[in-house]
Amino acid sequence: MGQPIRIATWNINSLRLRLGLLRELVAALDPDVICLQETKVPDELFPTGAPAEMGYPHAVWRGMKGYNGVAILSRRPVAVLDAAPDWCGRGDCRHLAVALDAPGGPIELHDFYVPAGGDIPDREANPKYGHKLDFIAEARAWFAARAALSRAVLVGDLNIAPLESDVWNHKQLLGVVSHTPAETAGLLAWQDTGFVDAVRHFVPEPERLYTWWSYRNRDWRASNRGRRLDHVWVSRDLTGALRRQIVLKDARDWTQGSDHVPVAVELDL
DNA sequence: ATGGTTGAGCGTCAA
Repeated sequence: MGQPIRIATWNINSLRLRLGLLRELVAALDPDVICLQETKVPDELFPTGAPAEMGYPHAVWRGMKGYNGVAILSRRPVAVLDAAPDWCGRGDCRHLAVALDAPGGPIELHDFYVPAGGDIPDREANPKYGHKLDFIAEARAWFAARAALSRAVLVGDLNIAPLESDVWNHKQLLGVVSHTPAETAGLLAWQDTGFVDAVRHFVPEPERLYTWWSYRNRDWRASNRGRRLDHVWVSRDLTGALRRQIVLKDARDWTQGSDHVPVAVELDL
């Protein structure tokens, strides 16, 4: 038998601004591994001592000036895997992969920050949307080309709500970037390269589930116009290792919080 | 149809 390992993912929307809230996350979820997106900190300005001070001595990060940026903080040793391509050849900091030291052997852990895709769901009118579709197609192709996936976990802000019950109004959002048919089909094709949706494993449709609420709502809880943009996938061989999921909805009320809330999954590894 | 808010970093772009 393995040991329970808790892996959390959070779009922190500026690591330096929300280091205090990262401590709140640790207190609330007690994760063994934290995968962050939108750290918005160039590597030379990363607060290098902070992860160890919070109890995560094994930390890796990939950031740039102003936007994007990913980081993985871990209580257990991690080793960076660098086999993946520079997605869409942009030099963006949208992906980190590590081999995570787990009791039953290493876990291949991917932390993704998929492009948001701008406002207009049209490749010609909006190149950001085309970039997003290209990114998920390239990711799908890369995973599809690999030998059978095993002991792999993929998390992140994938910026797509794939299912009808992942948005507050399916019909109304079919034309809104994050829930267009091209995006949802692309994301599910990527998932189908060998992954299981670990959170929906516990909370099947049609129960509604969101991880993001816009800053542009006066009262996010009252309007509840949410979307499930943040995901945890596990390779099919790990389905039996899944123990629980947590969507930390209360984090949306943290003082000066992110517009995304943390999501975590516990596995017996 | 539109506007609403936030962060980085200093004019706007990205979300």
